[in-house]
Amino acid sequence: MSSLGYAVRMSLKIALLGLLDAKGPASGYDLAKAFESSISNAWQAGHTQIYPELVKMAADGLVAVESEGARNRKIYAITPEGARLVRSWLIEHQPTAAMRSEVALQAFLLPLLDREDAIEVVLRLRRQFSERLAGLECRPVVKASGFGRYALRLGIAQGRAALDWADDTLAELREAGRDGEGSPAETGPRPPEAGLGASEAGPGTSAAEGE
Amino acid sequence: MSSLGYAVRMSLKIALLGLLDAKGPASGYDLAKAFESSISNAWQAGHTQIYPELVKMAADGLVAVESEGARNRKIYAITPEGARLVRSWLIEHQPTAAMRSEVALQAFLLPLLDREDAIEVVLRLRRQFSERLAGLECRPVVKASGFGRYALRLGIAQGRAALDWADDTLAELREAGRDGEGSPAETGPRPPEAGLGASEAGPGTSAAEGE
DNA sequence: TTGCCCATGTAATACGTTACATGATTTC
DNA sequence: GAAATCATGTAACGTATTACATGGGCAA
Repeated sequence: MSSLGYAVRMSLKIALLGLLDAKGPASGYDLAKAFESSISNAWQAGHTQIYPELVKMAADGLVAVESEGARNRKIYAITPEGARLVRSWLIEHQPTAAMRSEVALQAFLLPLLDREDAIEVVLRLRRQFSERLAGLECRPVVKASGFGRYALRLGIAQGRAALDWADDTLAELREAGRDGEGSPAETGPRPPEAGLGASEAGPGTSAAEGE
Repeated sequence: MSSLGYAVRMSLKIALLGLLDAKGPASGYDLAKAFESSISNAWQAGHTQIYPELVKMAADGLVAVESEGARNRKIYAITPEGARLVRSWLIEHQPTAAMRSEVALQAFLLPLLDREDAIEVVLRLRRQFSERLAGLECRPVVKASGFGRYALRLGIAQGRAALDWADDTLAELREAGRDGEGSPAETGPRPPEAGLGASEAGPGTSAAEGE
């Protein structure tokens, strides 16, 4: 098993192995907690996903049940093979840049709304960025010591960028209201713009956007 | 049908409706192309997901087949009900902040590697950010006019933040090598650090260590 | 002994990806 | 008419979410 040629998507496995590797043996419950706190910034998973995955990984020799405690609590520890797998994934796996973000989707669709509504939406997004950022910034891990420090810094940097974007966008939307008044952003009834794909140049360009 | 109380996750629906709304009637094929170009920054989907979804949405009255062209090509147009749905989703739906990013996961796990390897990984990430950013920045949409301009700016802002993070992280990793030499980041064989949850404090900490 | 939280799990469903299949049109 | 590309689709699989089920321990 565990043929080392890692499957298409195995990020959950990796996240679990990484946590076990970094923080030592833990139960499924502990790991589920960890997804809410330390690693929430990078990955997430519920216990319903974690328990079966641990069983599979145990069968594959990536983790081992170290001990069993009260009320069926099983403590898993990473095996040498598991530790090897995380490291080789880190070193060899080029992460997919594929984007799938509801926030970005709302940003994308913003021009469908009239100015007032668009402002409301951006304000809500801004509030959300701000709360998230505050949540990250107050984590003690920020100091040079904590394990998740790199991911945390990345999250904070991106949170700040998002916040700035919200401010800029708000400014622009408000500015637009000053003169055009009723001409916010492709206002109201949508203007059919010929066809799709026309806006992005021709077939040759396709590779340029390749992600 | 289409009970207006929108389901848990319906972002694909929304993305399709948004594209149809913004750019006018299009075929499934056109929409699949659009996911590669204009909206790739916010959402993505392959044709195998799009075709069935369009059929469902047509059954729900959110889109309608406007015309059928050569080789079975069906042109879908958004209906008023569909347009209403996108707008109310935009206005009412608080997007989930849930993170699931392989890039962030690699950042999180970076301390598992020794300094040399960590630097290699960050260099690769940096290259990736850089390419992605270049791809975004050269899009003509950046100008105030294009439909996806807000999402594009957000993507660019976050891309820059990621690039900066990579530079900072590289600097830190190289700096660490100067003195400690063999003491990069939790070097080599992992140190079991007691239990999980200990690093984050919080209300339920007591239970985390429980047996 | 009732009620709450801890801790683990299963089942059903929804969402996404990969692989495969098909035919129509254009290009050589 | 062979090959490439356009355009649509189905099937199988893997991953993620929601809802449900269970039982132990603890405190009021």
